[in-house]
Parts: sequence; structure tokens; C-alpha cells
Amino acid sequence: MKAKQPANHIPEPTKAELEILQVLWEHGPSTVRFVNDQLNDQREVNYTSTLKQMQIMAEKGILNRDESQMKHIYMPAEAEQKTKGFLLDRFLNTLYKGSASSLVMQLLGNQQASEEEIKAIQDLLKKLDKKP
Amino acid sequence: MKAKQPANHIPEPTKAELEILQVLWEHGPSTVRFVNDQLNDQREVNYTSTLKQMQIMAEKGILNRDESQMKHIYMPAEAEQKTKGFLLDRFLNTLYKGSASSLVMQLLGNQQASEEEIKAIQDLLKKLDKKP
DNA sequence: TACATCGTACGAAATTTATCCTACCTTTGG
DNA sequence: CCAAAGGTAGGATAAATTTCGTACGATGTA
Repeated sequence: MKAKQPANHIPEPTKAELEILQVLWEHGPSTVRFVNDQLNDQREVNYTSTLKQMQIMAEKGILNRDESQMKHIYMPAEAEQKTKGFLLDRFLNTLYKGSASSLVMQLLGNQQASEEEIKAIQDLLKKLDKKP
Repeated sequence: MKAKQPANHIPEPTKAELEILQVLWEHGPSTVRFVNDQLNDQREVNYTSTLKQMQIMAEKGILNRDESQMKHIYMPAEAEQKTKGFLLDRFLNTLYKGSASSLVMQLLGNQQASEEEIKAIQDLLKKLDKKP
């Protein structure tokens, strides 16, 4: 057996994998060294740990990489929005039975949303109202 | 050493633990038997696996239990909204840098929100607007 | 009473996830 | 050329999570 076939559905990223994705989303395609440095701004991680993680993610099909150069360049296989949308969908279904309004209610209820945030959301809805 | 002290912060529930919490949230305080039956509606799980999970959750302080009777009754230690709020907060910070409007935008962008959902959210915001 | 049934407790095994050690190759600077 | 620095690959190990086997006590009923 050679290599595992990338599944046609996104394998849900683990916690550590999500950390790496964040770095790549924020800074674009990067080397392992760069990602590891970023991670170490927050917590101590050994270089080879990050390397291994990213290699595994590449195997899984979560990341693609350019091996044409010595320093491989890694990048997310799926668009940021697609992955986030998938995760949000799962979160919504798991905790709120798929009810978006329930989620928003909680979001606004706790002081997690500032005045500006609420205003921004209202504007968002107005636009959405005229469109269709 | 006797029992582990419940931490003063919520230990983030694992995937399996969340499944159990869902059942308890939906149906109220329950026996292990009941929870296990509910879980088995969706996937096969051995009774003792569920028992063990719930025992561990009780140790961690995620669940409380009434042992006065032979059939112990388990219930969440924290209110549903509190735990969900905590999870939502973490999700928001992790994926959307804490920007609620970003999250909502994505929520509405994908077809995860129906017409009624959007309407409900709008009403929600109107009420919130007059209040303060 | 005797036995099948249903409960808890406990430990171990299996699985998944995460971290790191070692070997070895490539590039760079003297 | 040679050594140092930095890269990848791969396996081993650790840690966390999940599942289950076994023992044994309590309950119900013929």
C-alpha cells in the first residue's frame, strides 16, 4: 500500500492542526520553520513536532506542499472560508440543533458582542433583506 | 488521596462527553441506562462504556449525581447556557478572532440560515435595540 | 431460597492525538 | 575539502481519550 487517498470530505482538524491552519490562514503559504516560530510565540513546541504534524496533515490532505525546493512550502488544501464554514456548521448542529437564531441569541446575550458588533450585524441583515 | 478537586474553571468537555451532555440537557437528570439507550439510537456503545464516561465526568466535576438510590441519577453540574456560552466563546475566539459579526456573516452566507431564521434574528436585534 | 436481571466499581486494553529522538541529506561559509 | 547549520523522514514514545471485560452487590420473582 502506498499513500492514503485523500478523503472526499474534509477530515475534521484536531486542536493542534487547527493551530497550524490559523498560522497559514493568517500568513499564507509558509515553511515549517516559520509556522513553528509562530507557535512558539504562544507555547513551547519542538521543531520536529510541528514538522511531524504538518507532514501528517499533508498526508491527510488537509495541507498541500511544494517540495520543489529544499525548504518545503505548506499551504491549506481547502479555502479558509470553506473549512471554517464546515466547522461552523458542525458546531451549529451539535450545540444548537442547527438553529442559527439560537446561536445568535446566545452570542448577543453574553457580552461577547460589543455595540459596534451588533450594529455591524444589523447592517448585514439589512443588506441581505434587500438583495433577494 | 481521595477524590480530585473540581477545578474552578470548566474543563472543556471532550467529544464523547458532549454527546452525553446533550442527552442530559434534552431530557433532564437521567440514569446511565437511559443515556446509553439514547446514544445507541445513533451509534453502538456498550453500557459500561457510557457508565465509565459518566463516572469520569462526575470525577471531573462536569456532572453531579444522586447516589441515594441504587440507580444513580446524573445531571450536569453547570447550567446548559453557561457551558454552551463557554464553548461558543472559545469557538468565536479560535476561528473568528472574537469577531461576532464575522461569525454571523458566515452563518448567513452559507445556506445554513433559512428565511425564518433570518427573520428571527432580525426581530432579536430590534428588541435588543430598544432595550438599552 | 435460588436464580436471572440489572446496577456499580475497577482495571486494562484499544484508539487517537501529540511530542520528540535519531538518522541522514543539503546548503553554506571558512 | 570540511565542519556547522538547518532541512526532511521515520519510528518511538508519551499523553489523552475512549471502549470494554470482569467482578461483584442489589433487586425481583418463581
